[in-house]
Amino acid sequence: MELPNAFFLFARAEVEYDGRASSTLALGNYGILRKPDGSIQIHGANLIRPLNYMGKASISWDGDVILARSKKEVIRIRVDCVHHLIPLEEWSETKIRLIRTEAELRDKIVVDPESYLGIDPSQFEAVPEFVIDGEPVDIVFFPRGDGECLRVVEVKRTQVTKNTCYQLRKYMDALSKHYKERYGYLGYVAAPKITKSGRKCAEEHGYAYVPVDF
Amino acid sequence: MELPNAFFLFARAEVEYDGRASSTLALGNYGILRKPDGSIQIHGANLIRPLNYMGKASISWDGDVILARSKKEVIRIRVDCVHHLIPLEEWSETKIRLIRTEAELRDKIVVDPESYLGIDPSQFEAVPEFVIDGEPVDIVFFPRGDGECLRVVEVKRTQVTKNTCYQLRKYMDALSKHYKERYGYLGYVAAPKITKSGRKCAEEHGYAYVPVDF
DNA sequence: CTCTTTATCTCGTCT
DNA sequence: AGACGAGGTAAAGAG
Repeated sequence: MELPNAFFLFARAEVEYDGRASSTLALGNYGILRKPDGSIQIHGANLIRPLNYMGKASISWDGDVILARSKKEVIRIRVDCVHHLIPLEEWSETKIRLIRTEAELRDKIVVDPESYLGIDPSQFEAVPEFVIDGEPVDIVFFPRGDGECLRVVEVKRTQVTKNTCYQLRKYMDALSKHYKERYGYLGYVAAPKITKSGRKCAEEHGYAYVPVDF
Repeated sequence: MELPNAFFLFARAEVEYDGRASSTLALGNYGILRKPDGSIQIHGANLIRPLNYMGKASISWDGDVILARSKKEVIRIRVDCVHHLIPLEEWSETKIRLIRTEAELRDKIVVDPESYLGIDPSQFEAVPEFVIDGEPVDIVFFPRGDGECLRVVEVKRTQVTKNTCYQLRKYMDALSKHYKERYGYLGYVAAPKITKSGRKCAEEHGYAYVPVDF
């Protein structure tokens, strides 16, 4: 049978997936969404995430079986009964515009380190997204003169957790390995909030918590 | 207007979101999926992920505006033109059954540490999901007698990365802080694959990489 | 291409 | 309710 380019299908079906993992889905009523980009997703009665999904798949409908295939994955949908099948045309590819991102918080600290870190801006060069060891550090403040420590800042959009501190530690490891005794080092974790264990971990590591908000 | 409990709506609409972030979505054709659990998601022509979404929202349709609200979030959908509106009934809540998980790999090592770690099983007590500091370590092998090191294993389903090594380090920190000099400590990172930087990081930390496969 | 990080992560699980 | 980690994470961004 011929399938539209994009469609929403509500059907009684059972589903098998094999690829990065394997899964089976018992016979039941599911919503199946096929998009113009070739992606397909199978939804159950709850949760945002689909039960099964595949990006950029080629699909065929042969008898009562819809087969979606990509290089290393396959979804096999045995359709028992079609409740609804509607083709979707002229679907918009509009991109969403987001505000209030981590970058926004980061930039606040970059432009006003005096308020947030209590350091003299003229004494430091602020480098956002400084790449060390192939990984970008949120902000590194390089001292222009002697007698000042290098400052390393890790920013989170919502909250500082224990993991945030370990992430900062990873960066500080890399920086001190690279620059050795050329600098002293000070670490900061910044976010609107900090968890209890995050605070404890920051204290143990000697990192300062910097509250920053939108 | 009255909305069905669960539905799929294809409509020309524009969408605003405000909550954990903010976003706007220009007028266009979108697919809107409302599930029996109260979740709602708005899909564009591509990608698996919805453009906007909300779990457990109460919704109302007033004039041309669908309003979805939860505690701290709101989605406002101005509907310009309804292309399709289909109610979805008797939707199945079936759960998916997954195989080939991290736990599977972990158990392989637990039952046969001789093959994977080269240690004598009779000399150790293997504790999967050993909780230290409130966090479960994949496997800890406690030596039964003296003269053997404690073995700590971090397992990944796909590949060992640099982060895997730092995760292991976090656990080993916690274990050595807890047990002090009672043991020596050896770390292992296990997965079907390891990235280049993961291998480098493991070597620098003195962790052994353990290939393990399904 | 590969590798790494982000995310309105989502979702389960445990305190 | 908050915290924490896994995920078939997906998707974006950098090199």
